[in-house]
Amino acid sequence: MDRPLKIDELLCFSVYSVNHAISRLYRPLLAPLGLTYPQYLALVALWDRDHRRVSDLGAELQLDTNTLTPLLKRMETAGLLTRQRNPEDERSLIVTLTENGRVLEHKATELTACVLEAMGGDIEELSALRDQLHALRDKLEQR
Amino acid sequence: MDRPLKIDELLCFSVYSVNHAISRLYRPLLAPLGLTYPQYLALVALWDRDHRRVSDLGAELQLDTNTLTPLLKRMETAGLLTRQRNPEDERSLIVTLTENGRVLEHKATELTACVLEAMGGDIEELSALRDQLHALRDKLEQR
DNA sequence: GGCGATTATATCGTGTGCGATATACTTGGG
DNA sequence: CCCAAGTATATCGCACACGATATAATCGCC
Repeated sequence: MDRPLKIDELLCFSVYSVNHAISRLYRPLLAPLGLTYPQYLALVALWDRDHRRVSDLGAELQLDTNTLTPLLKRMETAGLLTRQRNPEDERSLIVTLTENGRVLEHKATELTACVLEAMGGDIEELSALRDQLHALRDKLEQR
Repeated sequence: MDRPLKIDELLCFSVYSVNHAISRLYRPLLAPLGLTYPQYLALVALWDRDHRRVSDLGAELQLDTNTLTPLLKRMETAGLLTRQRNPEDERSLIVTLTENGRVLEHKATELTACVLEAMGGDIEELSALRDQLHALRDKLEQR
């Protein structure tokens, strides 16, 4: 079967499309908190573990400094975190959440519930989907 | 279980992350054709059906004119398509592929094979994943 | 037939992503 | 101890996304 694929048959488009749909779902929920969707993802990572280098965060989020530096600067300006050079190695920059940044975690829990509901609420099914996507990501990265 | 979620437990992050991984996979494959990843997706849609309005294309790609207009202008400049006002309704703009734009379809078939291989090559599995993502997108859109 | 409402596309501003390059700091070999 | 190689972050330019707004054409109601 070598006929050309229609766009809805491409897995890559369904991922692309769902990603935008999710982003559009989060946008109005995050707006009251003054956050963009990528900023929210960075916060989730920092809530779990902060006081670490930009490159550590970048490895987790799969983003390089050309994306992270301006994003983190905006979050610093918004008072969510601080950026300080590591005294032991002045090349690296340590990102630490402020009280303001930490407090948002509580507000975000209700947000998670809202998103879960929008996705259909079947946790088993959504977890399975997540695991398949992780497996795919690993396959794509190991190249 | 109300403990805060880690980033790798969020379905939204796995979608976000796979989307970027796919984009990074396509980038070097599309570069020789002079295409970006979103431009490629627009082309796939146009190969299936061109000579149609911008808003039609936008409905399929889930993109509004604020994204599509500049994207299509770049593709017009690259000689892949033409943009002409509809004589029957001068508000609407008809997008038509040029010979150049149409020819790329052949080159893209080998690209699809390459992507399929990078994703593990199990068509059944990948199709199932695609269908789950479509179902999720529909759920998110119907809100 | 004229004019307000609607529709289709365009423009503007902001915030990502990312390749390419620059800058600042550290390390290691002589 | 010095300097070349390596490392961490920053900057620049371009191409998306998208909310908000603008512009141009058509429709519909009187």
